[in-house]
Amino acid sequence: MSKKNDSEPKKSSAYSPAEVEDRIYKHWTESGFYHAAPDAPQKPYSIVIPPPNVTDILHLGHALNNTIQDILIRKHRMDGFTAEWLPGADHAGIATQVVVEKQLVREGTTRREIGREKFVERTRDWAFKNKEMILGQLRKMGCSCDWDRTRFTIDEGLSRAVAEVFKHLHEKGLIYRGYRIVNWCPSCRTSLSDDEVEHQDFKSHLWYVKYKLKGSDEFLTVATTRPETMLGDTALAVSPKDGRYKRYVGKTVILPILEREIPIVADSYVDPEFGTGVVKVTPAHDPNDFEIGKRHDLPEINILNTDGTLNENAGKFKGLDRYVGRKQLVEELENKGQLEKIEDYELSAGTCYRCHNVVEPYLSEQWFVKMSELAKPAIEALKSGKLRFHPDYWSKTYLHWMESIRDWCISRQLWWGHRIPVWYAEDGKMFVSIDRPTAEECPGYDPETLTQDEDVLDTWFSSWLWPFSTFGWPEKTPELEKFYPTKVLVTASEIIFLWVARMVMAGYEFMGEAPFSDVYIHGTVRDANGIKMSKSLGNGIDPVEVIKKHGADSLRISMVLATPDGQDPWISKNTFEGGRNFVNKLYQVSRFVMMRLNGRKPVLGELNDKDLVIFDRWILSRLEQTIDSVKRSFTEYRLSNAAKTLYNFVWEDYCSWYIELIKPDTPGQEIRENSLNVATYVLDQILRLMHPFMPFVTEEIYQQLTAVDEERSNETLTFGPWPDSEGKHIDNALEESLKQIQEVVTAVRSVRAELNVPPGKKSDLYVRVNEESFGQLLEDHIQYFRSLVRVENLHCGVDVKKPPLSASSVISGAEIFVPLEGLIDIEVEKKRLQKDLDNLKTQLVKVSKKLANPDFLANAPTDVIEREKLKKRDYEERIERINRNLEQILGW
RNA sequence: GGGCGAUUAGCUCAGAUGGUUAGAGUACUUGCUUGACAUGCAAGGAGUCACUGGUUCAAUUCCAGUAUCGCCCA
Repeated sequence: MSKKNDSEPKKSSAYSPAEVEDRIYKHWTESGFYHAAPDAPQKPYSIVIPPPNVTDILHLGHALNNTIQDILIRKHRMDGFTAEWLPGADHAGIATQVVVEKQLVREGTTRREIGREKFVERTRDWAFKNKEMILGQLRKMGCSCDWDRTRFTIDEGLSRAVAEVFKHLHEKGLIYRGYRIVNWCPSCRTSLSDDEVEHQDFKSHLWYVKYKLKGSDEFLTVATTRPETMLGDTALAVSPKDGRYKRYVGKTVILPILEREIPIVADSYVDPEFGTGVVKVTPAHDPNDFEIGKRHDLPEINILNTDGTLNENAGKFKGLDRYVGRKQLVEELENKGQLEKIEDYELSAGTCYRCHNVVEPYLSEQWFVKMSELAKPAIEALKSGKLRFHPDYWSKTYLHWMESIRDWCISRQLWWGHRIPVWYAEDGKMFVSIDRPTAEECPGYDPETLTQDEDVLDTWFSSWLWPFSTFGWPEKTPELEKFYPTKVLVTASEIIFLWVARMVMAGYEFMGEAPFSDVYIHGTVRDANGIKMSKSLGNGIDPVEVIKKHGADSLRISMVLATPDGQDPWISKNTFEGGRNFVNKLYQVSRFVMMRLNGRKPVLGELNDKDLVIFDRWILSRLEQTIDSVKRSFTEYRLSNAAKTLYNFVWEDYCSWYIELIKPDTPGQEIRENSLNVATYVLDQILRLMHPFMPFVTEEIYQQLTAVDEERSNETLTFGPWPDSEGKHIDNALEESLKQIQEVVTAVRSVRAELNVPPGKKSDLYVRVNEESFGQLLEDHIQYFRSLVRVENLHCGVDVKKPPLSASSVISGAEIFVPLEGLIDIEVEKKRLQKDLDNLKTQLVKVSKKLANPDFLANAPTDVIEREKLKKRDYEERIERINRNLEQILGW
């Protein structure tokens, strides 16, 4: 044969998503399919998107998160709900401000130089532009969001909601202003809430510093992890129970370097086991020291500027960065002989969740929300089952945080965000007001002279209102009426505290009920080595690239298939090939069905139950089992399971078996008419089942399939219906029979493959059956599976004799013989049979042992015992037959 | 230090309410331009179910402990 095709490769018939996806998405959105009207008669099913931070471009975490939401929303839209998926973005105060400030530095200016107004304007422009880009990426993924309702946390309406909430909580006494030690990020130059601090372990040291007792040559040694803070020390403290130091309490030591006199106090906070049992007390730079200071009426000396440099209280170290200052100070201590030793020490320090610099405990005046009252209904909601986590174990994390909740620092020293709605008069009098107070609201003061608080609110102070502020709260809008509470919140575990828990609290406080009944927590995307994907590590995979290469459907189904319930998925580039192959497989089998329909109107959605052959009834039974299983997975929020079930049904049951079985065994022949109808019907059901997972390819196939049908040609899968099953075709006995036929087919294929029978070579097939009925079943259907096994003539019966020079295989209930004169290799055949024999023998030993155990016979349920007995008989019989066949071979 | 999770084929994972010849995808081996699909078809090799005890007639599955890894909180 000539190799004529080498220079001209066959044109690929593979599915090409790039030609399909944009066109279809445009059609969907222009038709307004995703806009849900509040006056629609159907029941609502609503989801609010976890608003992506405007500084983030789409990464695989978003891809996973939004795929899951889209699957849920599409499924319920198909189920007939008024499905509302509200999209939007988060203004991300700190992160955004940092980005824009960096731009300014590159341009040789600073925010202070251009001023607040200009800075905010510029940041707003940048943020809105970025927001549009990010939302555009969600469109590429096929997300069926209601784009008419896109919201941004910095929008006017949402900003008003923030101010209302501040006012309400302030009036209720739940918001207060106070001097507290807060977490201070010297790089972002703002306070942070406790939940915005990430703890990290660092290799550091313990410095042992000697403090000289006043009027004595004695020293007290203090171990510290932050020696530079000694510049702000206002006491030393020991445990009152510590006998070693009792006599020093009430005395005075001289603070090294600054030579300040400070007292020695006794405080039960001190752990005599740590270090030397003497601690330095720095009330302005440590939350515990702050408490000690309060108890002993100690002064608070702040030694840091807002940027982390040392201030004038640091004496000659003034102006140095905190770590440079530390180094110089330690050197000086050493020179003066006041450094006893340095030990290695593993230190856990808080870092900023936005810039990852070490945060400093810092004394400053901030606004706080009292949380314990707000937490009560949120705890109750979980305990009563009104709020459920999936997987459930996250409930514990949520409860633990709620039950040990601390007050929330909500003021940020930023310009980008919601300005705190508080106005001050020159005498310090304070007015909380949505807008600048009117004359009536500030009697005795001129409103024009009032100045607004300089700070803005924590971004999370706006996002905790997201499930209702987006629908128009505080106005009583029809949207709010229809779509609140939402059904489910889909997110990763990282923001359970920052966001989820707080939304529940806000939901109860302002709407009187939880904002959602279900919280679906999915894993965090990791790379092929299990490392969390991140921009800074550069190990991320760009989902937009994946879409370009393989299509959005491939991205979606691959992510879902790869994401174990509640666990972190490990994703590599070839993760997406599996999904791509599957998308193509579905496309190819659809092409086959349409080719065979050959322009005929497909019979969809209805089934002619008459004139079905066993395979037709089998695929319908499998279909309904699949529907049941997928439905169950959806109610349990196990989407990966649902996807896997569908994947197997499509690939194995439908493509590899059913389609192959109904294919005529000679080319040119037509498929049996009602089998083709069933194939089309099942394909239609598959498209519907899979539409939420792979919306583009399913819609494309559906459009092609219905193009010839004038009544249907404008239809879309968007509104379903998603298949349901009454299970009337489910037939377990039938599925068992099919399994037997499949076993025969597999056994013949296996024999042929292992004996290297050329694929084109046909042979006869002899089957010795245990029961005539099985033989009958095979004979009645040989026309369907003849081509799968390359069989010319089939001989079945209970007393079929083994033809000479044939290969054999023993399966449950039957023995097959394939005559292979001239092709059979005795050694290979012997090895094959021996392997089967060994396998069966070990099984027989196991089951025999079990049945020989009187305790088993006495205690196990009868059906289990029966099953074991049947197994044993089956194994024995098969062993005997293989032995006979082996003996025969030896005679050859 | 406290809490949570994981440990099943080389890799990534399935394995309700204990009884299965422990499965899939991928990788690997072999053979195939099969009239939908080489992004494919068929066949095959591959696992002391982390370890140690316990409960039970029976444990990958339930319980306890140990080890390793990961996450959260302090």
